Amino acid sequence: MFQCVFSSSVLQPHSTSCLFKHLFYHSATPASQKQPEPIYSKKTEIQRQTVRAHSVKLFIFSALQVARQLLLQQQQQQQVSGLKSPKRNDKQPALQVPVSVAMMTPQVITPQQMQQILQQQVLSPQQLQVLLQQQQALMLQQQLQEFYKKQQEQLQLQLLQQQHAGKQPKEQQQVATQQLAFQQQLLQMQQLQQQHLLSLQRQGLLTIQPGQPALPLQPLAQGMIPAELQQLWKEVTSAHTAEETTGNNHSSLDLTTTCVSSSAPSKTSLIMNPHASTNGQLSVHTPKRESLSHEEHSHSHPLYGHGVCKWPGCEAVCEDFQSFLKHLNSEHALDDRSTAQCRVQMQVVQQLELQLAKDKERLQAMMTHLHVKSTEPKAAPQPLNLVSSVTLSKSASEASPQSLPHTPTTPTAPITPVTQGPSVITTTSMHTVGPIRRRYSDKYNVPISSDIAQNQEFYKNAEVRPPFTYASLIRQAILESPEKQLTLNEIYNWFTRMFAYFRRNAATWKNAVRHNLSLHKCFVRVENVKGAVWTVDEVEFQKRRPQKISGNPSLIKNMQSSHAYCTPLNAALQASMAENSIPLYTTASMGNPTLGNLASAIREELNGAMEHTNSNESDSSPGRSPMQAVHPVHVKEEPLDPEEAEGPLSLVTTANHSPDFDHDRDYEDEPVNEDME
DNA sequence: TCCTACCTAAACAGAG
DNA sequence: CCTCTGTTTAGGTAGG
Repeated sequence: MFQCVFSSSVLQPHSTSCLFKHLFYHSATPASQKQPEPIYSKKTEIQRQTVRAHSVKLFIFSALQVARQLLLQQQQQQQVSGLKSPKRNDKQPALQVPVSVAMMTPQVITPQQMQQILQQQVLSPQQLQVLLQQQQALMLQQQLQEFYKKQQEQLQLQLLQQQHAGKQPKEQQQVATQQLAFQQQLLQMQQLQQQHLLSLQRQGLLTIQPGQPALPLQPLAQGMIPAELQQLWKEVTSAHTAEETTGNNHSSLDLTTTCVSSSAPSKTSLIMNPHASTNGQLSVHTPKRESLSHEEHSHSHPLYGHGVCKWPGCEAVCEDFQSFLKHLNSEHALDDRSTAQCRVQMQVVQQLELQLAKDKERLQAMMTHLHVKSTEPKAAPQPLNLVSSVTLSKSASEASPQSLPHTPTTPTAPITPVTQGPSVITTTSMHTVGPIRRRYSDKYNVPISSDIAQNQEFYKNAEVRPPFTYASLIRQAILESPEKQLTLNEIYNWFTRMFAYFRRNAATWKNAVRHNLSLHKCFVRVENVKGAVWTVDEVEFQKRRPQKISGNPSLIKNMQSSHAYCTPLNAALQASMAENSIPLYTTASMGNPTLGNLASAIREELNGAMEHTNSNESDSSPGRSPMQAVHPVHVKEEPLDPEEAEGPLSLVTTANHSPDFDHDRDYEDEPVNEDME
């Protein structure tokens, strides 16, 4: 008889009353209560919203049917009582007062009022019919359109949000704010929906008892619904599938059909429903859902946007969604390359998640730490001691290390409870002290700045040797300075400030620093009024170690011509991509300069995926974590525990605030190797 | 095996 | 005399 169009429903009410009950169930019962899965997802929320919107539409539709039945009853009674009705085609615009009032007032007439009018027989059946239809139009235009509009807005927002969610990490903040806004909007929408249902109830549409017997409805040949309304009804009735037309009471409920044509309802039903399945099968999806999904695909496919394929490194132009699909299936089919790229993307996502977790933990630790710290009395401030301010945020000091504002509280040891002394971390790092043979600066002009920026907390707190040569570090220190020049002591300070590793064995590494400064031509000593400062001759630095990257001359050119300092990560990524004959990632997908170790992860992954072995990456293995790749120092002698490498904060934050770390002198002239064995 | 890059150690010198 | 700074040499490791 009646097929419920809800995708989740298999109930087939045998009458309008049953349908009412059924519809009421769908309308009044939150979809979430009917769905067993407790997990909240945006996808299911979209579906819920769609279903609920549809249910409301159907409910209005059904309520109007009841009103029509009342009208027909009245009509029949009038005909039986011999009351002559005027011409049926008479659609005189001059309506009576109640109609005008109804037209002028934004409020629709409640069924109670309507019935009252009917009972009082103030109007002729034709007028009543016109009135009813206009009421329908009003109601639909005011409620459905508004509701639908908002629904679509919300869905758009959802899709937009979903689209952004899969994008670049540097948009994470935007996404977060969008999520917030979206959730607020979602709440508003849910409230709106509830208000809508409530208003329907107040208007009496929901108070109509569905238990009353279904009355046979006579098709109405006259009284065309306005075009606008028809369009709305199309949306509403298109939910019905063509299968409905096979029902034996098909014409009783299909208002659109009866309004358009009383003779061939099934045909018009097909006409009115362009989404009706051609094979006669029941479509479990509402057309709105289908169009939505199509829209969803065409507008917010994660791999398609602005007419461009967003497959990493592709950027192929696709005029429409169909061509994009073709392109996707042809160019990005399941092959080695796609698999490798997919794995890279997985690494990216994993890394982002990892980073997010780390940052969350870091934030929590910071907040906890600062909260306690604020109540802790401070003593012995040393505002001029740069080195003692290692606990400061490096982001500030990095941009302008010498203009770093020092609060009186910073030099003191953090209040974070020191659960474990330095010995804990040195049990590992002690064994790591020694010659370092693999450094990322040895290849590709590695992302030293981004790596340091990314892992600054790690380097600051963990006694892990940075995977860079002394020359690279010295250069980095100098370039980070505002005037691109540093005295030797300032270089020392940078080392100790940035790296916990260089807070011991000072004589050793300082000697190395001096040695490097003197040895390499790229470091230029400039006599100053106060003494001498060291600068970097970038040309000499690039010349110093010609990049030997096989297989891609353009890359070599790129590496040597580009400013490695500005785009180290890009260089590393480009090197990786070029080495593996993989198109470069788009600037959007690789533009985040903070993902220092991501480059290593990608390179590593690609090396593994493409089986392009590089001798410098001999320790690469599929199972290795990116962080380990960033710190290969420990690989040979004693590999870091992955957890320690991945989550340095929890372990490290507390481990390196040894009492002798607050003053320069404490680690400057520390006896070498006294604790090495 | 050789070369190169890098690290470490150390000697040395000059300035403050 | 000591420390800091800067230079130079030597020995070693590791990778290409």
